Amino acid sequence: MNKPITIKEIARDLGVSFSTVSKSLNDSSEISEKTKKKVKEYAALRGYTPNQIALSLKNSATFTIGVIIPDIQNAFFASVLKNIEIHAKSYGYRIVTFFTNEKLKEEEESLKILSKGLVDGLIICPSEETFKKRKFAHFDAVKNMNTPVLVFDRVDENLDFDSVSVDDFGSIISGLDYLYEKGARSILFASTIPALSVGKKRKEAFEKFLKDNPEVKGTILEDQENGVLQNMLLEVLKTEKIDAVFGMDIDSTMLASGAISMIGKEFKEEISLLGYVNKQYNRLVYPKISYINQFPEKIGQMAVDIIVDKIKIGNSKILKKEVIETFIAIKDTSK
Amino acid sequence: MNKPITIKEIARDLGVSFSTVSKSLNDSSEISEKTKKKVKEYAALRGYTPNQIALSLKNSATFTIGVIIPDIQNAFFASVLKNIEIHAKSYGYRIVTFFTNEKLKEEEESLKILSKGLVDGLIICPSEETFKKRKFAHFDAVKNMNTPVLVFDRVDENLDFDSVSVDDFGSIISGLDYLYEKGARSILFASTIPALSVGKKRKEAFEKFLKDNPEVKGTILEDQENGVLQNMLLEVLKTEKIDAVFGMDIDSTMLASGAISMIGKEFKEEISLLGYVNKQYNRLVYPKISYINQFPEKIGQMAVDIIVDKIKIGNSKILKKEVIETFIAIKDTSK
DNA sequence: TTGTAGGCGTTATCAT
DNA sequence: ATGATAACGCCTACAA
Repeated sequence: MNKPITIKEIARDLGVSFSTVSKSLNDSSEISEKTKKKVKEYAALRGYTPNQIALSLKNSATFTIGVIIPDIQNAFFASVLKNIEIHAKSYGYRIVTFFTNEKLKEEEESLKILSKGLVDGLIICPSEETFKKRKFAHFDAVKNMNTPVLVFDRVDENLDFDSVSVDDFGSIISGLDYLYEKGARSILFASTIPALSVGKKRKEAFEKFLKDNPEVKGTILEDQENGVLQNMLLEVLKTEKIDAVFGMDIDSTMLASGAISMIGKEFKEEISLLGYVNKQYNRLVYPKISYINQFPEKIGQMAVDIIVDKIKIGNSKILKKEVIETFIAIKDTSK
Repeated sequence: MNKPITIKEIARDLGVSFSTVSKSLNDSSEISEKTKKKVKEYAALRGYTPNQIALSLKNSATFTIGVIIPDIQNAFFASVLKNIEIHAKSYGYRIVTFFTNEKLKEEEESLKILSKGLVDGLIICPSEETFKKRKFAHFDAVKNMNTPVLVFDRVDENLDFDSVSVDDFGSIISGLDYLYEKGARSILFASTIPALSVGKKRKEAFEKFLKDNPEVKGTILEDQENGVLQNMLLEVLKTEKIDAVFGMDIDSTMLASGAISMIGKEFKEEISLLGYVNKQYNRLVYPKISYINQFPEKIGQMAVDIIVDKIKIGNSKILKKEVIETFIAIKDTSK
């Protein structure tokens, strides 16, 4: 029931003015060593800690970064968030987190709440629905504030903020090259994210590849309902000759993995599987899947670096658009 | 670059006092409709929103709940966190999140930061290291504050806070009964969490079951290094006759799943696998695993309910120790 | 119906 | 070497 002790109370208890207390605690040279010691000891005794809210008001700096992500159950976002937290911490920042569950409305709500002076900067990955409906008006409010904003992964020309993303086009091509080299001439493209800008970009890359390599037969399976996609996969895998499956996201890749198991084909021997899983999942799954590493660690780190930089320097008009060029297909290490 | 507008500025621009503005915006009956309308319109035009930090200071209520969890990459915690966020939101609360990565030191740091008036309540799952070293002193500081604290999942008698946990003992027995009924007489117990209180409790339950059912042969494999555990599993599965594997946590269960696949045994036919995975993982994995549902949704919801209750009522001395009794082993639905 | 003053906890500036 | 005062943005008695 003890309310946290304040400077005022310390001052009262010690019979000094509260400015003396404040100065003592901040090691001001104006105060005698004796008084300082007395104040500090009593403060320690009573477990005094400065009230951060009062400090935030005084300094108009909250040392808090707002993070808005679609879904924490998605391993990619979990990894990014983890690394955002780690790096924010290292800069002395905290994070307040909102999950939109891929819903526009929840994104609007979150943005509204966070634009009330609660945070010094904002890191966002917009929801699927935002892209489907192409509604970006709710970003306007935050745009003409001096709070820096950074968008990661799902970038879009309508969102003129700082951004960190991966080179989707390039990594798809590189993945396809990898499959091609392994002999694949009939490739199945599986996606549960056709609505997202990244999903579209990846599909474009696939189509480009097919155009450049007419000897390759491509099949595209897209669906937002995971349950349906697996049946579609099973159907195609049973009826057509498929050399390789390329999953465009964690879900489609894992579903493809399951489908291949179900029809009893051998991984690597009969069908190659490449996809966007991550270490975390792959570590626990058998057989291991070759995958495109999106470097969520790097994304989280860069996002924080940029935001903290802008917070300290002041939000400039010059936008940083970082694209993580690096991508690799790590080969199957199992067996 | 526009700093957010304040009540003062609105008052100045409109030529009224700032209390008039404040009252108008709060729909006070003291103010004439005409003035109210004028003020509201101008405030809307300028995009005024009350500064939450100032409000927090004024009301000494932050509408923020601090959450400290070991690891967001763990699907169980991800699910709990998600549901904490959902429910907190429904009560008008935000969450500020810290990840300890199972480290005592990070837990201490997080606790220290959050005890500076930043949050109205605290939801914590202590780290593995905290239990290993049995250091709980850092909780003292927070104990004699009036900030309500709740511990979930990893409860301990040294932590006398509100708590939400599952009936570990009961669910293990129930899981073993399930395996027994399916004919298992040689059961392998796999765990990567021997240091945690839950891990110990689960092992106790297993040993109790073996004592009560002497006809069952039990083998215990424990290790904190996942890589090592899988080799241990492979070794035992190859050399001994095992009817069923019971994984004590996500990692050991997934590793067991992989190991069974590797040695080419048939799930369900030759070996039953039961474990602590969750829907999220299981949805994407083949073959599907029977699992103990810990109801992370329920844990998250109850934790928030209790904390918000305590925040509103005032932190009472009476502790709520909720144990989620319900548990089910959902049967393999694949094929 | 409107304006003034005080206070939430802190620090910084200015006296004493 | 100390103490008083103002300010951060807001709300709310109380006064006018």
